[in-house]
Amino acid sequence: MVRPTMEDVASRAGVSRALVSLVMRGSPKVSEMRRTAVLKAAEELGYSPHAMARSLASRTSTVLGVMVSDLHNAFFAEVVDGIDEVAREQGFDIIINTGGRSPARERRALESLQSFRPAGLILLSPVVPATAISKAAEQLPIVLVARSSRVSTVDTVNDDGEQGARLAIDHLVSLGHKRIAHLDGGEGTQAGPRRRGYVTAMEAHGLPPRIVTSEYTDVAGARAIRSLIADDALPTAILSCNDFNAVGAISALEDAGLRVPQDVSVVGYDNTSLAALRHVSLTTIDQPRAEFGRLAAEALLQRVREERTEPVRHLLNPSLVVRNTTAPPGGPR
Amino acid sequence: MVRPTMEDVASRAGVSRALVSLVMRGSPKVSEMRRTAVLKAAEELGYSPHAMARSLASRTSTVLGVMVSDLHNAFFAEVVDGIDEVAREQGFDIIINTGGRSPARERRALESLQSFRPAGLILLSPVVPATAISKAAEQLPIVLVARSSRVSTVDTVNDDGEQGARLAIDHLVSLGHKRIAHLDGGEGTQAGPRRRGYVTAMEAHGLPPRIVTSEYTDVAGARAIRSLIADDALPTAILSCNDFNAVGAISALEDAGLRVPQDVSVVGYDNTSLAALRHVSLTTIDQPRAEFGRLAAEALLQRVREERTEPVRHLLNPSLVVRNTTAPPGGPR
DNA sequence: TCTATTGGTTGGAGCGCTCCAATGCTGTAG
DNA sequence: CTACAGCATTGGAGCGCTCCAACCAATAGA
Repeated sequence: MVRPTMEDVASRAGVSRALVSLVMRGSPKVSEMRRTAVLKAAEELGYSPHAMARSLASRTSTVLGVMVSDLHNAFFAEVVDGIDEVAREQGFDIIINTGGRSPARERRALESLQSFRPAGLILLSPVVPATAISKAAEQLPIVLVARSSRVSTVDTVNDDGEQGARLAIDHLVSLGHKRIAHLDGGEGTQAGPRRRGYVTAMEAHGLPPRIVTSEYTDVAGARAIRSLIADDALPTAILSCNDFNAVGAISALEDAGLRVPQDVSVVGYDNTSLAALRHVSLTTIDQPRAEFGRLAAEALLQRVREERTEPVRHLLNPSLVVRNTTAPPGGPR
Repeated sequence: MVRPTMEDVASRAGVSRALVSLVMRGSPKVSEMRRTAVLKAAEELGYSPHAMARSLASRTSTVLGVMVSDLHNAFFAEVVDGIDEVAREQGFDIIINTGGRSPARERRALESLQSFRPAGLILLSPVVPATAISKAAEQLPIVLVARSSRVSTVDTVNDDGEQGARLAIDHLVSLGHKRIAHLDGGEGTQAGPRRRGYVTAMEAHGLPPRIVTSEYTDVAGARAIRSLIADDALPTAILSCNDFNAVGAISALEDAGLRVPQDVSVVGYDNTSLAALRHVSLTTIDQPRAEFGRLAAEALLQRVREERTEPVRHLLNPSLVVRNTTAPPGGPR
């Protein structure tokens, strides 16, 4: 269980430690003869460089820290894919940590990540207070995904939630719907823009907005529908705050003997893998998740390389994915 | 962007660097006066210890590496929760890396994780060849989750897939089903035990097993059902290899005008969050995922502390979760 | 022949920390 | 008044590496 060091490799190859270091870093100023000798010795010993010692000595890091607020949400998996792609391309590694949706645990995750002195940090939809973020930003570059910030040292990548909601409403209106309710995400991240977009779009079409307070879960979606039914206020179409909420809504509608989309159309948000399941086949708003990750990584690396000091605010365009939960009111013609 | 060091804290508090080190490690042999002075100085400077320097100097690590083969699968999120719980309790941090389901990328993730010289590694359902694992196991303790191994330095945590399948079949048989098919997971991890358990259980009930080759996706589940229908060989109940497959199967059944569970019962496997959605409400087999994580972390920490050298093979009992996709043949009475 | 230049190689210092032996400082016993 | 615990505190060495200035041929130019 004792790992060989550079010194071991050096003595085995009959060269100095510094030369091994050069080989390991792929320096061109090493003769072919020595290089192969060193690589052979390293191979035989099963040597691999000690990343921490390296980063300590060089006072640089080739590690990007990624804090995922909720590992249970597949949304983030794709963002991580995008980050990983760009990071690897540019010779960086990523380490991930999770906040488990709790501010306290997230704070701990942040500290843990920072204790590795990564070159920078990408936070996916963090729930810690803004002050914690700006404090961390004094120590290293930070990029926020799916959360906005006014701090000038922090870059952000978001989807345009207003536009997404607008796309959904335009789609429903073009199908002929006039009574469209929004089941909103309350305090959740991105719930605000989506709600605003809904209101704006409705008003643009001369229709009265109707907001029902809800949450980002299927249980909440179902509850909201039941309360609409109880109030005898069921619209012909629903825009949910996310896919889970939409699925809950559909389920409650079906329980009440209503058919989707014949009696009520439903649109989700996020285009999770759930929405794509044939069994669900939910019309929803797609966000370019991998692109989020790529842009976040690129923004971070620009800061790391000190190529930029001005903050960047990416606002990506969502798109509408039409599946089988929307149809003209009264059913498909 | 320059972080304070122990030296900075020491001079600010008017003590030596070694004393600061003692305070940071919570040593009892520090006077209360100095302790508060040091903590105050650290707070003012925004100091936090450099994990890498610490681990380099102490030749120990308080980090556990976790390799998640597929971040998209929420299954692993809960396992990570379990790992995190135990690790934190015992003063360890975790860092996560993902293999993106590709052996090459997974190998890279493994190397990256190892370059931090963690105290040990937990691999969640790795797809790299066994040789890569046993090679890594020479360098540090390794625990495998949802994958078995014969290497004596490697501990494993698995669910008893045979028993899970048996539970499902017993349930279906007790409802009165006699013609029960299994949509199997092909080469996928854990597909073998599930298939074996299905065959054993069927034979135990004196029923002929019927295996349909499929995969761990909803598309494959739907395809398998269509082929059964085309062959006019539709049974009264289906045991799918996992929940996704089951949802695909249900969807294909409904497309064919059949009702679940009235005409055909369907059982999934894994009890993913998908299965719990009201809209799906799938009868399925639950694995104690958080328990997987806890046991894996405990096994690893035992190795780390050199409390044990014998391998441990945890085989956990799955359980049946009855929801709304199973009923007696001919529908609920 | 002597000096420059170039390409390859090396030892030493130091990154931020831990660990250890040594030191200073009480307070108590002899 | 000395001796000696016992405790709090400290300087120095060293973890595995990088970086830098210095060094050493070997070749090229004057």
